[in-house]
Amino acid sequence: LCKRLHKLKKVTIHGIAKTLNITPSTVSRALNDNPRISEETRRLVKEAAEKAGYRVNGIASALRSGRTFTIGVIVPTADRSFFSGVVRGIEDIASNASYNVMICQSYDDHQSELDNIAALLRAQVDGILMSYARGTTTFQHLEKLRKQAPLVLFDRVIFQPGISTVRVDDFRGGYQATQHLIEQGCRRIATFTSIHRHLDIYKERLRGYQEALQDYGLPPCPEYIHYNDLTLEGGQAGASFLWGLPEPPDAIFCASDLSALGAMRFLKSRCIPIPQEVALVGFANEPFTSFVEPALSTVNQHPIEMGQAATRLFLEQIQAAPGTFVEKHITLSADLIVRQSSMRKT
Amino acid sequence: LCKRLHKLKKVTIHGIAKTLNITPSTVSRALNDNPRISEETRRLVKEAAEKAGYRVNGIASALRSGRTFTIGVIVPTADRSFFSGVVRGIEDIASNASYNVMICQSYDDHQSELDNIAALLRAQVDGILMSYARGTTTFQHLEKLRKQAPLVLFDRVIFQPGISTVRVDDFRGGYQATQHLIEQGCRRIATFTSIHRHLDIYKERLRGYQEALQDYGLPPCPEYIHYNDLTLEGGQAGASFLWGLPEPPDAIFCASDLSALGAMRFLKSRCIPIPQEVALVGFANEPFTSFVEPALSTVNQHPIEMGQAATRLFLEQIQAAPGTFVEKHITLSADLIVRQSSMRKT
DNA sequence: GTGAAAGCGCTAACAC
DNA sequence: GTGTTAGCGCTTTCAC
Repeated sequence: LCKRLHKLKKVTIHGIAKTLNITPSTVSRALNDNPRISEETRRLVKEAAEKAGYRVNGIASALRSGRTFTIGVIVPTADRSFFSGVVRGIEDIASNASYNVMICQSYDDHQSELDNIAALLRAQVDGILMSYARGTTTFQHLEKLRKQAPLVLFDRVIFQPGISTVRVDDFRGGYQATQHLIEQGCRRIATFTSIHRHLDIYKERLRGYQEALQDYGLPPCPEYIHYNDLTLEGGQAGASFLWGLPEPPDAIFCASDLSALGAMRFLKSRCIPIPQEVALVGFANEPFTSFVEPALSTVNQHPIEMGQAATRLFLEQIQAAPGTFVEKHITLSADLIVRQSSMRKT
Repeated sequence: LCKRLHKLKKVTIHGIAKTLNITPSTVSRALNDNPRISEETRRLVKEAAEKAGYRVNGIASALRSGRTFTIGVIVPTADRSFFSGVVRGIEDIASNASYNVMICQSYDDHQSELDNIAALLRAQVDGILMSYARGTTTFQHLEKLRKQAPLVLFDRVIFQPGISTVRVDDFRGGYQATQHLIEQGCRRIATFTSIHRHLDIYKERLRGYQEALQDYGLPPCPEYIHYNDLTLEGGQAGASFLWGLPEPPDAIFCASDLSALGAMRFLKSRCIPIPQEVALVGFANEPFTSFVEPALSTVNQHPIEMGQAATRLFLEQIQAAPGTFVEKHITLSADLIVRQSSMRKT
């Protein structure tokens, strides 16, 4: 009954070497397309390997060569459209360079982030691409990390020597969104921004909002800046607050799509027509933004390009001379997508 | 300029052994909490390791011990609420058993699935949990795979000796949804099901629908069964087709939330009130189902529990005697969530 | 163009 | 309780 089916044959280069009466070194070279191997031997070896069902033991080769051909990726969560897009971009470039990708999620928790980093280092990944957790407010661990493995930060980045970054131009995103609302005739423009004030991405979106108002000569109104957690509930609460003001806004630039949806709900419950009375713009281009009614204007952050760029930076880093740090900073454009929720003019 | 900062100290058990004037084996044992090590030595070793910033080289230990403490996971896509829930469940149980999780996405493509499997095997994962790609229609590769590593299938499963599975009771899900619609007074109930007819999950949901109709004495109507790709567009097209019939339905059980949303759009565009004229039920409990208006009734597939169960099955398998195959099949209940889109009675 | 030999860092069987 | 020894499977000098 209990036949030892478990311990499979286990084909190694030794075995293949034996069948062909050559040495393991030759087999290894042939399989790795070492130029010093004759066409004939290469063919023979590859044939034999194929027939025997040989599959290189990545662990062994990694131990010996010091390279695992694996990239570690840490994202807050993989089920947000933005981050899953980034991952897609990473996988795209990585697999073309024959790298594997190991995805970890921090769930926006700092301790998880530390655990993930430790796990990836234990696995000896060749580099780490990450967007740090919301719960992360100090950055010594990244300073340490960058000395242990090539590190590229994306979206949520800090600027430190030796760390390359890719981010989107959140400032311009915020600016464009606000400018668009102004151009649609809105004059009392509110904004939702994050209570997690340490995150640059939100600071920048807010700054874009403020600068657009200023450029168009609209007076800033502190009460129109609502700090919330940018969830659906946060957006509802924010709208509820704004409509408790003596003079409610005629537009909201929401630093997240979900909070925009929350605002939309509140407005619908009050039968306030969108965009006629209030125009809305979200941020991130989550899929649901095109499903809701009215379809939500939002800002595209080009996640796939971001993942691709981050991976290319990693590849540049490891191809650089040992000891050299390639430090580059890329800013992608953020593009406004105009949909019904903000179209007051036709 | 080009200081060789790259080649970090590299702390190994050898180094620690030297500082303490003991052997690497002792260090290894101390770090792994081997009971034969004295409290004193253990403390000393751990202190020294901590101070030196030692971190075990997972690759080396994996090569020697034959265990990587890594579980490979293959999902069609990580950005669907259902699959990300499953992954969460997997990570939960896995990390408690000090396993790492390596997530791969097949993007529903068969070749990607094969590539992912190869990559995971190369990485010598201790087991693989997967939901196969929509593009997968033959299963020899799984038959082969299960001989190379413990394999647990979830959601999209096949039944083959030696492969454990976890799925949700799609039949009951379909049955309950349909039954609920009947009880709400609907009599002409249509359904959307997948054009990918080889997938059991959809077959079962359809079967549940059919059996409920039969049990309540409602005549089956072939035209009310609409095969589409279950996307938003598919749902719109499906509804469009149904409302071209001489007698349109008064309810639709949609085998996916997105297709239900498509139907909702169509109905709204025709100003057909939901649920008064037409009741809708979706499937999967995607987050947006609670956002849309009216909120969409749907079926909860308990993704987290599914991931947990799959991981537990994997753990059971590897704790079993070598050569023994633990083959278990778990079916989780699918629970109807009733929301406004199907509430015709109060 | 191929072989011989060493060793990546760790663990585990066997001594004592 | 600790040391000794061997080797996981592979790559990579260094020979010739």
